This record gives sequence, structure tokens and C-alpha cells, in this order.
Amino acid sequence: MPANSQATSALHLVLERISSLFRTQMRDTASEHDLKLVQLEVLVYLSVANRYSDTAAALGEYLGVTKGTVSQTIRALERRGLVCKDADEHDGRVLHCLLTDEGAHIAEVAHPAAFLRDLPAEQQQETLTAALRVLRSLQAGRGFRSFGQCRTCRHFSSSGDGHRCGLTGEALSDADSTKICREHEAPRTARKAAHSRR
Amino acid sequence: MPANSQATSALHLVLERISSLFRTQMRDTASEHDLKLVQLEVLVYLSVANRYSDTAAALGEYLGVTKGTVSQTIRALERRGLVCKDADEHDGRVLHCLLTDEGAHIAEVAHPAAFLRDLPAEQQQETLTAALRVLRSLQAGRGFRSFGQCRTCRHFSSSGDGHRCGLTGEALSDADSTKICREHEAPRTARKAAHSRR
DNA sequence: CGATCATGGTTTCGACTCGAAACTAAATCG
DNA sequence: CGATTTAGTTTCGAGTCGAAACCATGATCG
Repeated sequence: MPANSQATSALHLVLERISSLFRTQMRDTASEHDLKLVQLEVLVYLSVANRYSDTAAALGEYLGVTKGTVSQTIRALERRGLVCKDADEHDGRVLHCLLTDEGAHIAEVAHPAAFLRDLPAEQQQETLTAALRVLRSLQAGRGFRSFGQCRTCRHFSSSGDGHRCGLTGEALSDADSTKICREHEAPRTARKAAHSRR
Repeated sequence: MPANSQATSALHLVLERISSLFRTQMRDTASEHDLKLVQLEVLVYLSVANRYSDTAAALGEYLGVTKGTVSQTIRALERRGLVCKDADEHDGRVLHCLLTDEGAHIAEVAHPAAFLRDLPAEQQQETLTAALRVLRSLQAGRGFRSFGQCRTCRHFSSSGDGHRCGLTGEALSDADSTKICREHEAPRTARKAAHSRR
């Protein structure tokens, strides 16, 4: 056993605890709206995803589940009138998932979770710094998509007449550029090789 | 909207991301053993829980689910021969959940998750520090049980002839004292008032 | 002491998650 | 053009999950 296995074990346990606590809080919030936790997570995600990232495939990568599961979850949300699908104009295969007014409203009241808002301002900042450090570690070299803000992406460029995505070549609105993008900070060339599943 | 709502929102998203990534990793590990994620979490928890904390009730608090759910999950694990129940000698109501050899083995290989072990040693230490900071924030004043190591508990005392728990008055072995305890660092007097559910 | 209340667990029900696998349709690549 | 990849759906079986009703045992208090 390596010398630092104690620390590794502790890290595992702490991450598990953070995850559990956060999820329990969110689960409570979800049930206030008669939703499953995953369903609320979908709503929140869609409220911050840009137009490259509001599809079933992106959702699956973000939440770490298969597309079959996503498909069913979307269907449940559609039945509830919280989400609707919108066909892409350029690619006949893709369907954008859009929030209805009601769906957007739920996402808005749930999004910065109440128990986080309750933290003192400077503690929020400090916790955010710490949490970012943790996230970086988890993402390091694992081939996970980073799901960062579009404007902080290596494909993002901003010229005199607006923003642009170097990957798709398309123009981006201000609103787009502050949302989360699935293609964010993609590795240099072969991106697909890194995925082990889904 | 408060001035720092941006930071709050970012914190929420980062926590969600950490949680998702960690769970996806663990889910993969679980499926290697043909287990659901929650089932693996139960095995890992039981492998580090002391004798006050290996019951269905404690499990429910730890994982943030109702006792009914726990009961079923335990049952699934029992069917698989990974867990067995053992009646408490002092309290006729409680059943201790014990890992079988096979269950313990799975917990052992899964416990410090491989992807954490892969991190360089100093990064593990740094990440642990950051993660602990995050955890403290989430736990702050929420009435959650802290589920810390028995020996770091305010009820823990160590005299010449061994360790002792000030809450139960019982003697504790070295092994007990390094495990996770449900009663850890309980608030001064009224503990039950803080729980909103389960 | 006995009634009452709290606690640990189980069971049942219905809705939903989840993975796997088979399948359709629309790109894309050679 | 055909072969492959990608987006998405559907179906199936096992399991999660909450709610509620339920049964014990233990604790409390008049």
C-alpha cells in the first residue's frame, strides 16, 4: 500500500460526502416541485446551456448517463410541459431541448440553490475557489468535457463585429457566449478517443 | 439580485459538476461488479462505519434516502450475498449490517477510487484540503451529521486503559475509533430538531 | 405500572431511473 | 455510391425512490 493511501481514502470519503449532501439538498428542492432529482438537474442544465449543448447527447455526457436514459427523462419532462423539443435547421438528426416558461421558472428558483445563497458572501467566494481546485483535479487528463462557459473556450474569438466560435465558424450572441458549451476547451485533435462509454 | 449571485451560481454549477464526475466514475466501478451505484456506496460505507453506524437508519442518513429505500437496497445486497444482518444484543430493534467476505472485498478494491489513486501525491493532498473546505461550508449549521472519525469526536475520550465514547459510555477498540461514527460531533443538546426529513 | 410516544425496520405501490440492445434516420467519409 | 458514424427512440428487466401503512421494541411520563 502506498504511503499516502490514507489521504486518498479520506479524499474519496470527502468527495462522497460533498456529493451526497449536495444531492440531498437538491433532491429536497426537486421534490418541492414534484420532480425527481435528475429531472431538476436537466432543467437547471438546460437553463445554462448554449445552443450547441441543449441536446439529448450533450445532456447524457453532462449527467453521465446513456442516451436511452436521457430520452426517457426528457419524455417525462415533456409530459409535464416543462420542456419541448425543437428540430435543428441544419442537422435533421438533432433536436434541441428548450425550456417552457414553467420549466424555466423552476430552473430559476432552484438554480443557485438556497442553501448556497445562505452562505456569507466571502465564504461563497472561498468555497468556489476550493471547489474549482477540486474540479480541476477530477477533470485532469481524463478526457471529460469541461462544460465551461463558451467565452472562456479556446475556440472562442471576439472581433470588432461580435463573437465567433472557431469550431463551428458561427457567430455567437452575448447570451450564447456566457452560457455553458459542450465543445468547451476540447483537446487539440482527436476528441472522441478519450471516451470510455456513452 | 444580490451582487455576488454570479459567484453563487458558479459555485452551484461547480458542485454539480464535481458530484456528477465523481458519481460517473463510481458508477463505472460499480458496474464492473454488476452493482448499482447506490449498492456500491453502501458497501463502501459499511467498510468504514463503526458499530454505532452500520444500521439501516444510519445508512439512510448518510446517503440521504428514506429508510424504506435503504431496506430494499440492503435486501438486494443480501440476495447477492454481500451483506448480512446481525441483531443487536442490547436493543431488540436494531440490526447491524455486516459485510460478507465478498462484500468486503468489493469495498476494498473500490474504495479509494482508482482515478483518485492515479493523482500525483501532492495533488491528492492539495485536493483533499480544498475538498475539506468545501465540505465544511456545506455542513455549516445545517444540522447534518458530520459522519467523522470516532476519535475526532467531542464524545471521544482516551484514558490509560483505552478509549471510550462519552455518549454511550462504552469502551472502544482502536479499530472502532478510526472508523466513521454516526454520532460524531453531535450538537450540544437537541439534535433531532435540525432534521427536515427522514 | 401502563398508556403513549419515539424509533428501527419492513412491506407495498406507483413512477421513474438506468443500462443494454435493437432499431430508424440523417449526416459524413472514403 | 456504400459503409460508417452520430442523434435519437423504444423495449425490457432490475432496481431506486418516496410515501404511507404497518409491526416491533424501547423510552417517557403521569
